[in-house]
Amino acid sequence: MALDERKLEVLRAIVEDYVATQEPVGSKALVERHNLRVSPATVRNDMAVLEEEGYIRQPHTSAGRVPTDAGYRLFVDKLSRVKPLSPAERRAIERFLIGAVDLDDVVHRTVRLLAQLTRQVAVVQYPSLSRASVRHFELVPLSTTRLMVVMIAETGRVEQRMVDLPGPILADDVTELRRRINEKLVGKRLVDTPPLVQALVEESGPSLRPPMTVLSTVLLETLVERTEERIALAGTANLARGGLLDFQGSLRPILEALEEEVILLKLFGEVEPSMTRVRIGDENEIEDLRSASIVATGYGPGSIVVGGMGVLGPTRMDYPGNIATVRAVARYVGDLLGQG
Amino acid sequence: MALDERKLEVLRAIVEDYVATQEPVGSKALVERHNLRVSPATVRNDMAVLEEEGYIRQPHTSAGRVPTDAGYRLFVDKLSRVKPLSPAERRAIERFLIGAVDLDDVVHRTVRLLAQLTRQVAVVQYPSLSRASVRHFELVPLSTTRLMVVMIAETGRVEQRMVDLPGPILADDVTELRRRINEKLVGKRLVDTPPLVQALVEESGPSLRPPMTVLSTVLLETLVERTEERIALAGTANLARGGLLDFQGSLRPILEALEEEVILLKLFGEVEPSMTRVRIGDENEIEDLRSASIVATGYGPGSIVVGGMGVLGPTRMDYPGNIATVRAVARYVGDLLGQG
DNA sequence: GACTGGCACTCACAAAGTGGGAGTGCCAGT
DNA sequence: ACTGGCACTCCCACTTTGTGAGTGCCAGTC
Repeated sequence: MALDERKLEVLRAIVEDYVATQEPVGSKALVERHNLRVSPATVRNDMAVLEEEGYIRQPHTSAGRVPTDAGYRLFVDKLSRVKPLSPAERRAIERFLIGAVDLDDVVHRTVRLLAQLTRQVAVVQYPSLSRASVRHFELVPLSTTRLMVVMIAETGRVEQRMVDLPGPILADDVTELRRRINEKLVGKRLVDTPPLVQALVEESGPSLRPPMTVLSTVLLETLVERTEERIALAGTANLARGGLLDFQGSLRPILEALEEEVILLKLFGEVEPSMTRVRIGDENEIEDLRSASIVATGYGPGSIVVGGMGVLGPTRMDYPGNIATVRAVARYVGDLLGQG
Repeated sequence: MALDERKLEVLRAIVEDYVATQEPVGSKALVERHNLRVSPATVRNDMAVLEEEGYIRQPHTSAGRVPTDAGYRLFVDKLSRVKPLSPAERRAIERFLIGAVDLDDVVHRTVRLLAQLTRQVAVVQYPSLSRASVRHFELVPLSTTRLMVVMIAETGRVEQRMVDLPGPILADDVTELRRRINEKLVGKRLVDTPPLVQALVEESGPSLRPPMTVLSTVLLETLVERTEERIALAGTANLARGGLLDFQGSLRPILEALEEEVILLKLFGEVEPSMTRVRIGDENEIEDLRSASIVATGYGPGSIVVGGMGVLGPTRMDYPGNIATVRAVARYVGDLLGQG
């Protein structure tokens, strides 16, 4: 059964009204608020069809209709009109991010900004090392057998690790190691470095070999494989808005899920370049988040994606608005990283 | 009016029962569960006195009694018996913290551990730089006019900042700067360094003076004054336990307060050495936390305090248990930092 | 004087009953 | 294909009622 133009219009109206009022919407109210040019009775027939197709449902026999997850999905895919940000919002974004002093600060501000603008829970993944490129490596001798390795990424992120060497090392050798490593790795994306690191070991003369071997292990293990992914979170208080109607009464499972970084990384970290992904209710693999929806997108300088960000809220959320906001913020932060 | 021995005993019983059951406790149930050797009627008289004194109250006429904030306070100060940790708990602490690989990891694990053991919201302040001492300073030349300053604290925390120099600098001069800074500052507590930094500038010869001046500004501003304090949080889901009875229905204000790092720092950062501080309900200065209690303590290697940690929960919480747990964990983490 | 048993009283809470109203489905008419 | 009308459903808010836990007080006992 093909849904004709007007039925889709009805669905859109239902979603919009329900999102706004949080109450089941009936045929009469619908024709009043939107100027569908038909009578309530006609709308009722349309609703019956929409219900049959699974896009809306009645909470109980004699109540208005509420969108199902499938209904929201159709709405998001086909029906929602883009909601451009208000100038005030644009200004808010600029003002909020412009004073950031370092990477931590950028992420922090971003996540708070998102939470504030969307009135949902916001999540921002720290720029992932593995997809960023290397600006500089530094070796700091702490003692004759101990080095600190510091890596500065293009995004401004800094990582450091201690390394215990197999034997004492001369200052000149440290200098040489530093030179070689930088020569080989600077400018490369971290994810591309493993073969290069391997090569570094092979190209080393006998005197540098042992320390370089140890170093390579550390580089591979801690900087590439154990790409420690961090996440920033804000706006959890927004979950408690809207009474307890959303999330069927208990915030517990949601809060629990939000504490699992692994889960968040899965949700917000798996983003394709420049795609905004919307997961609605049931579509979520995580059991605890079946009553929530997620809007996520990637961000990074230019077309490179170095991390994900997005918001999480009740399935009954303002999808067009949130999508627009998340995109705009992501884009702005991406540009910021490009300059930094 | 002095409260005699038995009245205090009654108060203790009320607190313990109420914490356990979350229901107003009546005179009859009280004599049954605790072996007070008197009749319900007597207990009722005692209760009347306790109520007059403001230690307990009735939610409504003809209900049992519930402790007031003042009641909890008296209980904590005078009546609670220390609850030693179970061997299982001790083992849990060790097992949980023993695998930590770096400082971030320690803090992370600690906060989760606390949340798990107490079933409350846990907060851990990252070891504060200002109270920790310096292990090493490193200057990394990024270009002829740009340095990266890296500071490694005794606690393992690492901080870095970029510095733009007034003019080009020679490699040898960088080495000399590094030597001087380390000579002067290593081993000192960061909070004690400002005069030393000042001295460094004054002792510099003409060639080193300009870069040293810039460096000193950065050291003072970013490493000492702007002691960026960080906080880790876990267990927010525990707020949603216990229905909505705690926190008078709305988690919103609590969640909001928990997002304000400034507030958390105030609550958990202001700790006197080796004192465990308990704030109960009303005693809280923060309006939004009037329905919550906080158990906080300082931690650090030996008798030095480098940060605070603790838990936050409903006023109706297991004070003796939480106090014991927080203390034990703080102590364990302190020892860990001492070795690190 | 301290404690106890007894008794009348209070009042939240749960269960059951009631009416109103929003909303529906369907059908006959245009 | 759409509309007006009508009977029907059933949630929800409201009131009523009964029950029981808990209290305060008082007179009596050790």
